[in-house]
Amino acid sequence: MKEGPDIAQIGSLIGDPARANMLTALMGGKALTATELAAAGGITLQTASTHLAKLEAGSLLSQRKQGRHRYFTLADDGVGKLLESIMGFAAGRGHLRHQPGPKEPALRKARICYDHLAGDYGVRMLDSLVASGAIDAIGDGLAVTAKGEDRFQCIGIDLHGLKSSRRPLCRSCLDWSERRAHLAGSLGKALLSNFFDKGWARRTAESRSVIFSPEGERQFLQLFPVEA
Amino acid sequence: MKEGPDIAQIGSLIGDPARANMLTALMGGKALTATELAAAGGITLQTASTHLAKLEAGSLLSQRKQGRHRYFTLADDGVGKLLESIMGFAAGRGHLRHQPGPKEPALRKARICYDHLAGDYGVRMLDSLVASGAIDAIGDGLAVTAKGEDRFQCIGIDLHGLKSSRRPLCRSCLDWSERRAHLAGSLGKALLSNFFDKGWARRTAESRSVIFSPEGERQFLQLFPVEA
DNA sequence: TTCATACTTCGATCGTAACCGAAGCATGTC
DNA sequence: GACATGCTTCGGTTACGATCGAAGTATGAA
Repeated sequence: MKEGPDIAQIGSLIGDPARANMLTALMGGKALTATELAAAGGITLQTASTHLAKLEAGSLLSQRKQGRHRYFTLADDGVGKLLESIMGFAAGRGHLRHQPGPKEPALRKARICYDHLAGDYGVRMLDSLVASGAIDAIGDGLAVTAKGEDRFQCIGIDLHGLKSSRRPLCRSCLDWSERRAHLAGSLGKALLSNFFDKGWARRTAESRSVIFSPEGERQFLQLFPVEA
Repeated sequence: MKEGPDIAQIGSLIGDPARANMLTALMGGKALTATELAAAGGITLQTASTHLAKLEAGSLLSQRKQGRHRYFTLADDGVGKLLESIMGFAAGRGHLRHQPGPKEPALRKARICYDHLAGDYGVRMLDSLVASGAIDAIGDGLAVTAKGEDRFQCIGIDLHGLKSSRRPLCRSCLDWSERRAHLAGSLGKALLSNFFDKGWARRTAESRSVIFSPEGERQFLQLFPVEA
């Protein structure tokens, strides 16, 4: 009858619209203050405070105090992965938002999924990496090839540093807008950081969408071509 | 602010304890009647009926009428995968049930995860298949090798029939009790059916746990050895 | 010290949805 | 036909939790 882990608890944590909005906002990867999250959730600061306490107690969030601010982030990438998978599930069943806002197209084109690139461009990047033989793919599994090691070296990624971390190097993550996989894991994170560092793209202030500069877009499309 | 798919909706569907219990019961893979699900959820038949209607509207369940019974199942294996991943997440954070019932050990040893084998035995089976070279694994991805084709043929699995289905042949599924992957997909389903057909194991009436016969257990352990 | 900002806690309100009893429908059995 | 079983719908109660105003605490700035 009552078997296994308590899925109802985390279901109800995600099930409240205000909390869901706050979690979605945190999928942008940036640490946000309680005040910012209150705005994201469309609620007052007091209400947000209680919600945040609950989310933290449920170990979905972690916080760190800095001065008189309290910065919240998702507890780890496991939370991000869970949220994205629920999004993919919801999108697949047509449980979409009632109002597809004006930002929607930009979000579908390129956005942050916790700490890596998602959306059309995210999917394109992985496709291109697989097609060019830099990454091996079996089903949902991904691995960097010898060829890929050189390739990422050229781009300016320190693979050896990444390998020493406990986090998996490559991970596929189901993209809710494209319904296909994009690259997550520490390599996915490193690539996105690399684009930011090079000035090819920047994150927006209030959204998860990623904006490419004209030059950055040109470089990106050239670096990750797709065959016709 | 309000970006992407509506995760709150499905969160709240799973967030109700009664509904969560019913969904968990359906993870056993068997079609259950409204009355049985009411018992599983610990609620009356009337209440269960409204819950089931909501779950069906949310396309988590599908039903088919048969005589005066109404049989419910999970809508598809995507729902099963989602539930198992939430279970894995919850288990990893210690969101376990308060009372670890007496059935718990049996459940951890071998259970049904929607339609394939999970638990200690499920993980062992996949490990053994990978170690013997029947299945290739890259990260979370799985694929049957040429060697594996012969192997499954011997066991009595019609791989060609499975390949023609739209469902992926191999899929890894995170096991909540073992915290490691076991084999899902149509091959995972076929293997479990095979064990049932051979009389090696049987499902229990009221639980998701799978009971092996002494002889079946012997054969299973011999067929899927693990190196010392 | 005084004031402002960031956040939490308390207290009370309010709305929703979970719940069940009772009645209604449908299907099968006798 | 009469009756039993399986399930749904209706109506009314209840309880929980989301919400916010107001007051309280902590940190930083003037």
